[in-house]
Amino acid sequence: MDPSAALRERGLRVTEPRLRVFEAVGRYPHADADTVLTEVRRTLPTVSVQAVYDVLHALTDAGLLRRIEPAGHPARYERRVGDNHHHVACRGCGALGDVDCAVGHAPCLVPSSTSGFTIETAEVTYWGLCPACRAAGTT
Amino acid sequence: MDPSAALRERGLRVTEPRLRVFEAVGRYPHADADTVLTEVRRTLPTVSVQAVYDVLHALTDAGLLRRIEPAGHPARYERRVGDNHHHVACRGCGALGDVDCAVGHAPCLVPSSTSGFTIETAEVTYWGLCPACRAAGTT
DNA sequence: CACCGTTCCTGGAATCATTCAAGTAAACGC
DNA sequence: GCGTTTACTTGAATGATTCCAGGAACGGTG
Repeated sequence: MDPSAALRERGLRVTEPRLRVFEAVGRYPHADADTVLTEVRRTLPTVSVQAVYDVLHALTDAGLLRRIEPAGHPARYERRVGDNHHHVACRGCGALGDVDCAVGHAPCLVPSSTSGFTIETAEVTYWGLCPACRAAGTT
Repeated sequence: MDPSAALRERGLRVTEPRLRVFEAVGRYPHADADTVLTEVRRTLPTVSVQAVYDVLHALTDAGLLRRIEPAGHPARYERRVGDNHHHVACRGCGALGDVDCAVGHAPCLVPSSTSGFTIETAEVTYWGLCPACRAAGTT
């Protein structure tokens, strides 16, 4: 999908920073704001911190990016949207991996009592160790 | 369970701040650090911010409290530990509710591919609206 | 029950990710 | 091209949490 077209499609103006941010997240899946900033500045050294945060929000609101916030770590962004997949987070280094949900509507995702809340989405985060941290013995 | 005994049991010294913090979390389930601080200061006006954070960490490490970090909100603490229950978070106000897991080991909680990660726990967060926010029309 | 090492608490400052504010600049439709 | 709208820039602020150094309390021991 053409990034420019994707932006226009959602009524977003096509700007250099937006294209670069979108592309950077594509190249670095699960990148945090700082990684995106650094990456974008490689080819567009003048972008401001706020521009990046701004763009990330705009793209997230437009449904082009998905925001992930693992407890205790800065927010990450990914381009894989629209499918029902979840994440594994490493207790050691915070690395993130994708996990496809084997069963779309597992029993556990239809809670028994909801305390009166209207439920819209279920979000699953698995916690464990990535191969690198396991090898390093980070128990 | 006697709080003092619980503390001693885990090799923690019994101090006034610890008892008050523990008790405050019991009275305000899903309280954040600030709420605990305010509440403890009602009866112990001199406690410092750091003492509260310190105690919350110590109790969490000792397994007496569980720390919950809903995306976009300060960390919360609860005394209900050891059982496999999850949470509903309100998109509007951030209120939290408990959700018992209908099926302890649902298929969805045993992911198909794990990107090489060793998985230890699965954490489920439901997002929706609490009764109050629904009534207020916070769409 | 006084002693002492360990553990804890206090006050103040620092950190990190993120956001706010105000002005300037660039994108799109005509 | 021209104006309106939206986006970006610079600079500073915010909020949750943590670091640091010194002083105080706990509680096992003699």
